[in-house]
Amino acid sequence: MNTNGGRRRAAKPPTIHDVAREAGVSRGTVSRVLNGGHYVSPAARESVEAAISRTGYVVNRHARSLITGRSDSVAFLLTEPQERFFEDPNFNVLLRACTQSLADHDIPLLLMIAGTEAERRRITRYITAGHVDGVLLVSSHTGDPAADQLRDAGVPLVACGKPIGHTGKVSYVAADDRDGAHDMVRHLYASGRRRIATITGPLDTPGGIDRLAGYRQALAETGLEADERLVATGDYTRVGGEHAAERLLAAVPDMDALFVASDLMAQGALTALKRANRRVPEDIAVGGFDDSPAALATTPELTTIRQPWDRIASEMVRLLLAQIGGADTSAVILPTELVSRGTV
Amino acid sequence: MNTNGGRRRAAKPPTIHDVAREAGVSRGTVSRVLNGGHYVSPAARESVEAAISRTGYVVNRHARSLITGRSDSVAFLLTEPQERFFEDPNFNVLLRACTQSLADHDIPLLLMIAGTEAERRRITRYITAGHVDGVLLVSSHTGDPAADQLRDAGVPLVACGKPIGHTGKVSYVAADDRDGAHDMVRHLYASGRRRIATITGPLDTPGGIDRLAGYRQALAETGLEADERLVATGDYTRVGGEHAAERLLAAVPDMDALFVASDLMAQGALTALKRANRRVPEDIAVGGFDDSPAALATTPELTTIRQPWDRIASEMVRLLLAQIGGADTSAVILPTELVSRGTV
DNA sequence: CTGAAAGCGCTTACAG
DNA sequence: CTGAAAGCGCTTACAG
Repeated sequence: MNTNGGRRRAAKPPTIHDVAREAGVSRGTVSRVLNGGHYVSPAARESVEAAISRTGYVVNRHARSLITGRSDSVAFLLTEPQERFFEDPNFNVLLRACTQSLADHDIPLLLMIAGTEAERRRITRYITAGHVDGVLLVSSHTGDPAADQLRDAGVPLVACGKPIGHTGKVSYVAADDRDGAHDMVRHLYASGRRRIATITGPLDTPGGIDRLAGYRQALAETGLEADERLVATGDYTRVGGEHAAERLLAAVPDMDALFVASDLMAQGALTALKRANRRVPEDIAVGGFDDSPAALATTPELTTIRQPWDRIASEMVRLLLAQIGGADTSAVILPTELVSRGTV
Repeated sequence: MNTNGGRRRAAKPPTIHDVAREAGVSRGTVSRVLNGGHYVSPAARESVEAAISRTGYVVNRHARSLITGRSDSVAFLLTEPQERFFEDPNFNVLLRACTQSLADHDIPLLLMIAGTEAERRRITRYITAGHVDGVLLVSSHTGDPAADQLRDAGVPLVACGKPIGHTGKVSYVAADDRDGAHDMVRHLYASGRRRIATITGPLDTPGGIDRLAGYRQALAETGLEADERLVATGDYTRVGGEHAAERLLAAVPDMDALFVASDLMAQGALTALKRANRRVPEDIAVGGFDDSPAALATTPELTTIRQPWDRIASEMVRLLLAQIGGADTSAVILPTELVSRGTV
């Protein structure tokens, strides 16, 4: 029977003091078993653990944070215009994977979205005030001041994707963009195609630059002509892909393959190709990049390059926790994998 | 010059004590201007504010939380199997809108995803230990024990969508499912269709139940025959919609309209219709529900019922903050809107 | 290995 | 309106 009459939290949760009394030890001893159990006798540890489970004790993080100066939480900071977050399933996948990886360490993820300059300032201020121990940063474009500001403030930071212009100063985890693009173009070549066009990402993003480099490298290796009309620049959006495909259709009507630097753009490109009555893959082969949910939404399903999102997330978390623990900045490049479906 | 030699945070951030010294007042006075400014003279307030901006002081939330017993943060708890979160853009939209609404109140959102029973237990324990002030709950299926557990623990809670079996005990915000479905079916009728089928959501979800009810009501009003073969049950996934459409095609080949209880399922249904060589909207009209990004990914684009996600989010936040402040549970039903595009 | 004590940075009655 | 003081729940040297 609830006798304290409150509608809110039932009773005050037990404190370390309650546990100490139950276990017949001092609060210091309880704290020691809580924090690794060093310098604690087996007997003491045992009775403390029994007392903890009897009382249902859970540490008060605020008290702990006040003294340790750490928050035991991490921010997932997205500095992208809101449309992209809505549209691109990659964010979804990465966010979920990071949440899960952190949960494995019992660390909550604070989601922060800086879609505007004002929001970015507010959030940067919040973070540099020490409310989180570190930041997982997701923003592909160059010229984003968040990375610099946070780094200058000494905030542990790991970016997703190589932060252009900050290499060596900011830790990051990325898929091997160049290698993945290269593999796809070789795959298109192996399927017999000889007029291979590409739709790139924005050329101020690592995915834009490096996937184009992989495309060019494969062309050079195979001895295909590097016709600049075969290259159209996209913006990672579906309609951007659609428009870029239309431009290519007009400029190089004889193209027989198309490597698109993201699945979402590939989805748009497929729409344009269909409208132009090009059959895929009979008349033109199409290869994407990401293996995002968008790759399964097309007809036929998209042949693409898989980015290992789960590993990207877990490596980001690993690097961040290491950095919080004092480790230096570093970078991890993860291999990609070609996923063969219906468009090549 | 950085003389403290640390690689981490530059210097110790200023405390309330520093501000008090700068302003020439006591720490209590600083705290009072921080907390609403009651019982503070204009002069004192002014010098405190000047000192705050001079020192760049930001309150230490852990110290504050330790004493107030509040965390000044809110959890966004998703108890859905991971596939749905990946696939359904609605989660994306709602999550972002909630993050934004909370940011307006300067409250960080903790993202928690309970895909498994073990995760649910861990998260429930964390939440009931008082690490967040309240919970925004997203889980449509009945039989989810999270809502009951949190409510029993006295945790302020607002669900997205009517929590079946908990009505009246759990606050919630929802779109008017029945009304929206009704409008769409009337719209299909108005376009001249007379054999109107439907693909429902799971019948243990409010969207499954209420949208079907709206469909039936519209059929009754228009005097159309309520043929049970016109009703197929889906599961809110794309392939689920595809399979349901195939079943309908086989059972009622003469159907000339299809109301699908989610855009994602409608996307799948469109695939099935196309394979069956039914032209949309010429041979068969299709109406969706949600106005999610999926509605723009189809050809032609999907005529659908818009759920007002921004308002849903802001109402959820408003209700939750009220409840944290001591208000009673309550429910908000928001109107929907028909968005006419290419499939009707 | 263990206890007693100081102190993290704040808020909040309590006197004035 | 304002200051001095207690105390939130924990961790961590410091003695033993």
